[in-house]
Amino acid sequence: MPATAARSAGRFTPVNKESTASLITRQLREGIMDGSLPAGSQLSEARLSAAFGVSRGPLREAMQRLVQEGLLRAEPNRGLFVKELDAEEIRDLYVARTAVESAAALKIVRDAATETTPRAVALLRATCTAMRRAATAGDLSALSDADFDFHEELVTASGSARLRRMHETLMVETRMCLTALEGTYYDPEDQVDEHRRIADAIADGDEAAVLRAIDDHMHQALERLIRGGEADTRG
Amino acid sequence: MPATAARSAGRFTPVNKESTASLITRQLREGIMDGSLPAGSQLSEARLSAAFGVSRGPLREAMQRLVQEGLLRAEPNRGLFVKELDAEEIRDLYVARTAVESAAALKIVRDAATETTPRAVALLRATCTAMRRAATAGDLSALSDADFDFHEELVTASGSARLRRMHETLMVETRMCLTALEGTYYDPEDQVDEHRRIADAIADGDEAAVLRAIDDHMHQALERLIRGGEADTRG
DNA sequence: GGTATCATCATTGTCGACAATCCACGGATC
DNA sequence: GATCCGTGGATTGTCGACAATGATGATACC
Repeated sequence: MPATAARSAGRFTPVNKESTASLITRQLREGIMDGSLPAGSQLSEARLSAAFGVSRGPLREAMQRLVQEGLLRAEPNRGLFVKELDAEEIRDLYVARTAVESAAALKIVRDAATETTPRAVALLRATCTAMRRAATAGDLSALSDADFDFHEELVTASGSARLRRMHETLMVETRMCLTALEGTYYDPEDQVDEHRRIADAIADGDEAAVLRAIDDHMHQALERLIRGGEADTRG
Repeated sequence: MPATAARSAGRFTPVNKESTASLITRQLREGIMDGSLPAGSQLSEARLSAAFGVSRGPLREAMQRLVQEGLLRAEPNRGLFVKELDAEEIRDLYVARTAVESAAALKIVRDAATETTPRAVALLRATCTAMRRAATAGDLSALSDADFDFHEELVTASGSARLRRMHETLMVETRMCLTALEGTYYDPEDQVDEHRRIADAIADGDEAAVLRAIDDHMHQALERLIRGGEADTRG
């Protein structure tokens, strides 16, 4: 390799022009998460392509991705609809999340030889304190964000691209149903503790405790979600 | 419901006209698995659309699905290439498989109250005997098929749609790299035993043993794969 | 000889238009 | 009164063509 100016260009990041379909996908995903595209609603190709100012080609591509992610449901010759999650689906969602996050946490524990593990634990604990701050401040939005950060960092720290990608989809679904019932939050302190227990178990390298802590947290979260949903439909 | 002829029509299956894109997706996936579309090769939209006798629209849709599944790699404005798996990727693949299959097996154990569990165990054991038959007969292709059946049934029996779908993709990738190194099989009897141990642990309802058996099997399979790959490149 | 520049070509990205399909709504029929 | 057609409108599915982009090879220049 010649000694050109390229050597000093370490600070440059490779330009990655994102494809039109990717941009649209992201925006649609956002819309599904934040509820501006409510569950069950139909997404008209014509209307959306007009709104985005592109033709139906790239838009279709974006929607197909979301179908494959499981966020949209395609009825042939009928159209695409935002998927609705019933209680059974939500349970399944948490089964899958438990699978992915347990595996991620276990991998972190087992890679304890590397220096990534202490860093991961530090990050997770930082997120926990962020949660606690938000909880004491009564800022439910920040609490929810920190909650999501915790789980995202957990899976990212595992270093597994596949777990990471699976989890991404699952978290979008999670955020979707959380949005649907509009932040009914129980026991913020309990939630913080659940996360802290997970971080502690990882720090201790106690595999069984890690699995228990994650399993417990998922069950609690699921319980909160289902209870919240029932209260929502009742009231 | 009126007593029309519809009642006697139970044997009819709902006609589900599969979309063109789905058909193409399946065929491309097959091609990737069986090696007729080798890793690293570029998939030309024009050529393929001509081969399938459709326009580029549905074909692009099909390829986008495979990109999202992680089987194809998209280079913007360059084209789509069949993804190549190096040793690190294969390890990650098995991390993800372990995550999904462990969760599935655990779910089966914990749903032991239902009658699905005994049925699942019976199916798994049947697959094991099929493996043994193939092993003693020296039919490596049948052995591989039974192997895949085992894991597929394991995840299907869990009843989790999400685990199921994640696993589907992972198994295509698995089959892809198995095909790449052309069935270098070690110790068929050992393999049968590994599967049988998983089935037994599920039957016993011993969660720890289930996790150990799956973890062990995955490590062994990974070892076989990596070793096979190295031998392949060496010779 | 090595490098920069340019034309060429193949390939992907995007678009607008047409065909096929399906639901909704009236009207006719028994 | 309920059911069966047929039409109308809207939506998706598909196609062919054009624009944009990037690689390749030839040519001119230092």
